[in-house]
Amino acid sequence: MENQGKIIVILGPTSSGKTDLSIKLAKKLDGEIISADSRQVYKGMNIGTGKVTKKEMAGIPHYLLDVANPKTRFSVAQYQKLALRAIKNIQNLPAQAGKNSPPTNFESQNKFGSKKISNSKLVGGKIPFLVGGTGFYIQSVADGIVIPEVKPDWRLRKKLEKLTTEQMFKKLKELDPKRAKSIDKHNPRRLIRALEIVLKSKRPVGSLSHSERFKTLFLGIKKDQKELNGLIKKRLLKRLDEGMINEVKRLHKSGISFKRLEEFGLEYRYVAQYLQGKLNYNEMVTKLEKEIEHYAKRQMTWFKRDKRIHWINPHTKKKLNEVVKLCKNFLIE
RNA sequence: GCCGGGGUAGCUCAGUGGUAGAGCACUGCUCUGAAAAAGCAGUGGUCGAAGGUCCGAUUCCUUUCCCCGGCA
Repeated sequence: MENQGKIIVILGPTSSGKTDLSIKLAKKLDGEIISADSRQVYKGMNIGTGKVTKKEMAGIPHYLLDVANPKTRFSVAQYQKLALRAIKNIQNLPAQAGKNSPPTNFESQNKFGSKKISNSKLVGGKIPFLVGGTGFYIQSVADGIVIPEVKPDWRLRKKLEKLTTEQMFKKLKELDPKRAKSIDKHNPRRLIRALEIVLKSKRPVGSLSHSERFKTLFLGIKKDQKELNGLIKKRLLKRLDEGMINEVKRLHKSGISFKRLEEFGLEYRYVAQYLQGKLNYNEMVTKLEKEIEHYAKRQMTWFKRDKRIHWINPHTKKKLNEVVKLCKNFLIE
């Protein structure tokens, strides 16, 4: 596959300092930032997702923030499409498709908002930084995984949800024995999607193909688990202080059901439970702290297996300079 | 001091005359349009202590220590 240019990925567990590092590097290396976070894509979800503020952006354009309404479901496939488009714009390469239809998704503006795409068209030739903690989203872009075309059909999914996982698995085995072989037969999400693909496309789920589209430098921020847990707690308390609970209240008032809020997980799930009286305040805070720790570990499990990642911990000026050098070398070669 | 209830995995607790389990925590893992989601697996206990009965006690008996209620 043709080389589509270079991108730099910054990843790491929650609270590890990705945002801060990405802005520093983007400034030094003339880059722009694409968020790779499955929750920061939603409008109005700011404090709970730790979205960068306009001020923190320090003039660096950010993409893929606030591109979706929390009432609707966003997904990797949409993310992949928008992120690839954003990369092209940052690099100032001609877009392949939809060149004439400016993505209105990028237009949103609030105090957390992202830069309009039209600006970067004029600038161009910059380095795209893909920054975030959602491994799957990063993979979809950096490895260019080919996601089956079949769109989610929520009516079908709801119907399939009534089956037990055993029944789902049995059905999949009949319709697509190959996929059934590799699938986690206890996982309803995976089973439902696999069935959805087969039922809608009338074809088996193809084997996963990826093709590296970009020359990519992977930087991973690594923190000692104890230190990270400390950072997690600190940041959780800060978020509460900044009005996280009101943010969730506001979202609920704007018409987002508690059920939907709980689907988002972490902050939104447990604050929603608190607001419904399912938890008291202390229970909410301790539960949330623990759940965020778990989440960070899950993120690391995902990242650990990727041997391309350069693990860094740029907590001093000297270390930061080393990282800058690493990036420069990558960009030169 | 007396009367109850209890001491079993890091925590909360279940259980049995044949050397023990659950949930949570902890550890490892999976990931094909929900991924902060959804799943999987594993480690872990001289069953408070000492005696006794018994082929065999964590389980029954005695003593003892500790905790929690009530009465004084």
